[in-house]
Amino acid sequence: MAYWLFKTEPSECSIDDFANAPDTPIVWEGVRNYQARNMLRDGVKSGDKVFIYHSSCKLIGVAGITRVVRSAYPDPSQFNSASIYFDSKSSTDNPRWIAVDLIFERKLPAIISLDKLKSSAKLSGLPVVQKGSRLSVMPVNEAQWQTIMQLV
DNA sequence: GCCAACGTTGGC
DNA sequence: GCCAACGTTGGC
Repeated sequence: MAYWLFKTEPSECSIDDFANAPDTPIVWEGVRNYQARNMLRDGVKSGDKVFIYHSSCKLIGVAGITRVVRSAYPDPSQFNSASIYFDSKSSTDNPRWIAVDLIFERKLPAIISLDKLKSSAKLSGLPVVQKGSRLSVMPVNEAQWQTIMQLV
């Protein structure tokens, strides 16, 4: 089992969307960055645990934990011309983008703020604390996961 | 809303 | 395959 951190704007999808329907998987769609796509495709497996990180909002930071219940499959939104994630250059024969399904595990009692994450030297290798990093799907190693859990 | 940092596109 | 121009991300 591996650990990950996924970024999301809570106005699009927040930890509360998971918490409000704890038995319903949510399709993690709309990843349109190749580096992040490759990790969804090659790395993210069923059973893995995922920190949900809220970005571009008032309370930036790690908000909760979800679990992967379905690993890589073609992101359906890329074929939906009504979706903002539609990609005319993608085809069902050769899909370009990947989705996974996540299910609620737990909400943290308080958001672990970006400031708090930055204040831990042990997390300096985590892309999310690095200036200018735009990676929206990133691996979290065991030590980093434990470090973050101790910040709860 | 600003803007720095970054990723992608496309002309050459 | 270079790189300028452009569009996007995301903290502030």
